Amino acid sequence: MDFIVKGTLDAVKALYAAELKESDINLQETRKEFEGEVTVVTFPLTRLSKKSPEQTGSEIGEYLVTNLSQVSRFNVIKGFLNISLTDEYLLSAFRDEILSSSFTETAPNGKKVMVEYSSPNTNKPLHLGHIRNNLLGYSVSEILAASGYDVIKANLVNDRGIHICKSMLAWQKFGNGETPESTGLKGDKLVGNYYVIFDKEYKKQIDELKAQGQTEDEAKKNAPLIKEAQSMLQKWEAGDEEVISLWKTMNGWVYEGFDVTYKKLGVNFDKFYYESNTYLLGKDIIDEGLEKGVFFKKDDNSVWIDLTAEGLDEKLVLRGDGTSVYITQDLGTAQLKHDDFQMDESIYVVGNEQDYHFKVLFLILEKLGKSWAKGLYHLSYGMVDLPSGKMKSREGTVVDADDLIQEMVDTAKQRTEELGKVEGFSEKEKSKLYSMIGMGALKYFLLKVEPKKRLLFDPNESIDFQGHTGPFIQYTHARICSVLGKAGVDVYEFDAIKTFSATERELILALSKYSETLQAAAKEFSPAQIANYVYELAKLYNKFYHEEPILKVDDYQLKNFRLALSKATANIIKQGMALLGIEVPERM
RNA sequence: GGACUUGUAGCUUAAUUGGAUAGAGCAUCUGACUACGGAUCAGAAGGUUAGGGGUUCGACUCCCUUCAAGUCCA
Repeated sequence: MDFIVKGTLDAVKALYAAELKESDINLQETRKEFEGEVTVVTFPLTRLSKKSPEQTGSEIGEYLVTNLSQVSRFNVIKGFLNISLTDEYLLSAFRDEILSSSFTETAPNGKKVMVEYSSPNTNKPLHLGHIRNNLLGYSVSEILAASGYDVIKANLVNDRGIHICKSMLAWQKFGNGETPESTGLKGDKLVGNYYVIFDKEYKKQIDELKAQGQTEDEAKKNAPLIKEAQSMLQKWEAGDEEVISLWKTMNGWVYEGFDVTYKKLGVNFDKFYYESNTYLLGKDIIDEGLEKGVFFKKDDNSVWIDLTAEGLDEKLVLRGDGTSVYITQDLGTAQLKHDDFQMDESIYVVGNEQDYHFKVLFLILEKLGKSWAKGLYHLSYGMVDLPSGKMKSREGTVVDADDLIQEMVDTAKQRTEELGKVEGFSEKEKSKLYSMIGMGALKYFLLKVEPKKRLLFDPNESIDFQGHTGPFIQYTHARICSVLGKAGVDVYEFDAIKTFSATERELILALSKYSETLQAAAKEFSPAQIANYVYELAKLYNKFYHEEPILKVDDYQLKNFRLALSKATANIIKQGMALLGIEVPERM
């Protein structure tokens, strides 16, 4: 609706001799109870007109009607100027823009962005929290790509450290040579089991030591198992052949397992980084910071940065013994990523428990004078909690990713069979459909909520397939495909159509908002905006479908017009859902 | 101790970034041409936007404060 903004700017200039910026014009959708499509909020303009809101609105309205061919009428209620667009304009927008094949395409904007997401630990299987992360990261990547960016999807795998050694040690001690092949278990599940076993045995030892009179803290430090794990980590760092070989084997199992889950989730990556390669990075940045005077040394030789001026604390960036902390390697990795790709922006999809960490990380890079630091962004999302509280791998209170996916697919199967909708489907088509619907329900459920909100998931309450859901939108698409198939035409002629119903008008208007919605979602890294838009569109189509006959109308041109509306809607639904990583079926 | 985030109908959530009578879905109740696909549509009911104060033409949105939930920093 650029022309309304421009027209209003011209009106203000002509009537009140004032120069405003585009951002000063407050446009919104006209509420359903009033006539019109677009509304200009004129309260802020009364300052320039020195007249009442009503009078100001009328004057601008008059100006727009006489000067813009797209505007037919207006009405003013308080400080709201409601503008009606002409049928001719809407029709031409529909015909020339919405129906053109380039409508959903965006020209490249010449910018490169990296989206880092998933970033799993290789000592346990993925759970519901990881699913949220993966879906978010994937969807944001798709949204950015669709809005013109060159996107690099990156995965920084946490493949080393004490937690990995715990699984390795437990397997060595209690594993009896078990492998994914010998047990039939997925590799990540097998390794995860040993992580749990370690914890159990470790706790036993702690209890024994406490029984012998040690305090909790002492016992935690002195338990033989933890000491063994620590020495294993040292051996790993020293490059001990036997340890490295075991590490490679077990990580290999985990990767095979992850691949299966990633495939089911439909996510993928262009670039993998491994912490085993990056954990030593960052020390030269420490030197750089000391030279520039950004960091300072304390008496014990540890290196710090003072962020109290920014309202934060003093932050340790290197230990006194010269070993790294998390932020050390993250500084190094950020530099490495930038050296590799020279991207303009870099998005980290990481849970909100690390808000502080990223605030500090970005601030440090800025203080170091990195020109690219302003392009860094932490896409922070809320934790997924269960009714019982937080998910904890070690305690087995997690919703396993593979189990949940399977459940969703099973439910989809059951629902579909109950409705008797799969006559004439081959077995292969059926299983494809069930996973499409099951995953559609799950993905939509997780993505329709703003990322930063925390998510409460009750495993006992199944995810809906009706109402504001993925399957509702998928159903709408299938329904449209059915109509289009029966029509038996693929070129739609409707030149004689000059007007249309209120619902058809709403539908055209909704379709026309696709690209502005996409840009807004890209700007705010928010799949939820796409999800809500596609839902509104599908809802509107169903209303239209019930109100207006399509195939049953005799008028050839009217039928074609409605078919074209249907076709365009199906197209946008498909595109929009693809941005969420959700496929839509032609029959269901 | 300090900092950050969240709080909207019984439940899940939206509100064009300060705009009109806070909009949907689930669940509940009522209805839809003998269904162009009923996983749909139309309608009813459900709200002191956690509480209190302030800023202004106007506040779910901004400021102060209290409460609740969660997280982080050494």
